[in-house]
Amino acid sequence: MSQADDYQLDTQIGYILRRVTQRHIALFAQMIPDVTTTQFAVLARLYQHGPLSQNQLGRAVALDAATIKGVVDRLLTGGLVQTEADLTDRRRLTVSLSDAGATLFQRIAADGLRVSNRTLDPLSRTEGAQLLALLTRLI
Amino acid sequence: MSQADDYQLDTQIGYILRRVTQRHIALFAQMIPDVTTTQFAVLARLYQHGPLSQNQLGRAVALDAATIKGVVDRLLTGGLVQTEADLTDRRRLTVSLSDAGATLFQRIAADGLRVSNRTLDPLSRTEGAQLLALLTRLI
DNA sequence: TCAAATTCATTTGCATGCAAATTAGTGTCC
DNA sequence: GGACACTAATTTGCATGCAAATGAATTTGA
Repeated sequence: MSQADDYQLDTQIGYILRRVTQRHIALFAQMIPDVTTTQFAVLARLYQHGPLSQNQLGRAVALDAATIKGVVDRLLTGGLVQTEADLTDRRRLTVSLSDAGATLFQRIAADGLRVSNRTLDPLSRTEGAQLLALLTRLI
Repeated sequence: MSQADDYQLDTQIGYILRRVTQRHIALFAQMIPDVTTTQFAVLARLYQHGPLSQNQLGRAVALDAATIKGVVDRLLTGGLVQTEADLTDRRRLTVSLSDAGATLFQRIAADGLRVSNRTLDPLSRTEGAQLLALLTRLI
């Protein structure tokens, strides 16, 4: 009768979060094949905020320095962002949307909202708002 | 005035899910350094269900065949699970908890529940239950 | 029965993610 | 001014995750 028998995986917040995220990412990939969810977040932040240093950009999308570097590199390869040296601080690498990146984001932004709605589809509008409010308090 | 200006990253379900998951995994790693969240899920399922073929195990924890193979390999290296050939179906690889794996899970299962509680700490008990109920409908 | 479909496990390739260490540049404070 | 702390970016190593392809074994259906 140890504690181990009490552990119910299927009702643990971590496991449920992973499975909901799985479904969300699958919907996203289906509706927006151009970029990944993470790349989309970076494009959205740059579109919203304008140019940022690479590390600032990472913090603005909750990715550590190692991860944001990889994401920026792949966006560079895809021609969606561009980088330039910062003249006032030679450590910094300024990242900004390219014309292609801005055009792409304008084209798919509405689809991004559609993915969010599809993810929340099983819930009513009120329930969806409740869920977002509760989740936000867990960040 | 394009749709792109309406896109608010910080209130999108996908972005919020990622950030909540980040916090949960950080709490888990801090409180249970022995294994990852995914490895813990596998141990929990094997403890609960008993031996499973590798692919069955993957489905039982929502991991595809490629991913569960890597997880099982690492648990094997750590001596927490063992594998044996299935005599009735020679394609199958049966995975089961080792004694060390069962002992470890019995030792840390209560901590797993504690991590879940810590993750939900900002919410009242009622709110936490509401959140789980809503999230579960999104799987 | 036996060909086709399915399943199991594996492998490769790609994209996140984080920890830790390193190098280079900037800021602080005595 | 110079030691010291801090920040930016990079690199390495490790662990998920999924898609797609492959080969072997099993099941299905005409």
